[in-house]
Amino acid sequence: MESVFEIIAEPNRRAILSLLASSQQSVGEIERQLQMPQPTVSKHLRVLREAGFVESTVDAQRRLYRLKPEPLQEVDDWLAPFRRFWSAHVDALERHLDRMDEPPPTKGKARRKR
Amino acid sequence: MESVFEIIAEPNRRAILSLLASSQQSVGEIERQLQMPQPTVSKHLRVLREAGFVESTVDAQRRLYRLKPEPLQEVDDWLAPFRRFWSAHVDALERHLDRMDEPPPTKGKARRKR
DNA sequence: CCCATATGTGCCTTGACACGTATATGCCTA
DNA sequence: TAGGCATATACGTGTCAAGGCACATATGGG
Repeated sequence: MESVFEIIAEPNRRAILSLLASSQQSVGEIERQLQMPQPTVSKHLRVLREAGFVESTVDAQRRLYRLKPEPLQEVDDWLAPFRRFWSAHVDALERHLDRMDEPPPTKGKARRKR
Repeated sequence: MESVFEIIAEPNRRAILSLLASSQQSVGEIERQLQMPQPTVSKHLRVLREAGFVESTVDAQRRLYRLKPEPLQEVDDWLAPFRRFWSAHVDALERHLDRMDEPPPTKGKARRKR
């Protein structure tokens, strides 16, 4: 369970993250909105917390969980090399087709044009 | 193994996809570059193929695998609601806007807090 | 045909993880 | 301080997927 990809592979965890994308929520609110047992919610929140996806603050007996974006940003970064495959830019597509038979995987950084 | 997220949760599969992002490869080339046993490569390719991540063409005894972007685009779409959490960073924002060719009615960037 | 090369598949074992149930911990109010 | 609500955790269980190994299949060349 090290990688961020394994974390978001779980449907319930993705549902929790989507919920928290709109606003912070308490455990009970998550439990009610997603209709899953409270221990399940707590366990998934623990995983998400230890992986840095969420953080919590104490509000009396409640704990309010809110999103932390860094791990998801990591996923976003991993997607970067693939985006040119569905980019609307025709020249980007042509650039892709150009490289289809070039063996050496150039390890260049992301360059911005424009 | 239905969802695209479970597919890319596997490190070897992500490695294969990254390889194919640069250019199409035969099974043997993947095996050699990633240093994993051939049955492992074939099994992962089968999973990727059935999930629509790759497709193959026959070249004599070889099979050339190439990327199909749709499932990864699905991941990209899922990330959309979260991007506003890190789009405040200017450089990331610019990189992000770089791919914003399609005009969804939200013209300006929303930087609201809840 | 026989064989080497290239790739796919079946079986088995192992380990990880998600879930349910029960229980523990902590805080608030009367 | 008792009792109840909110959340966390421990334990046992079942499922499922990844890896190793052997083998099957297909192609091409001598």
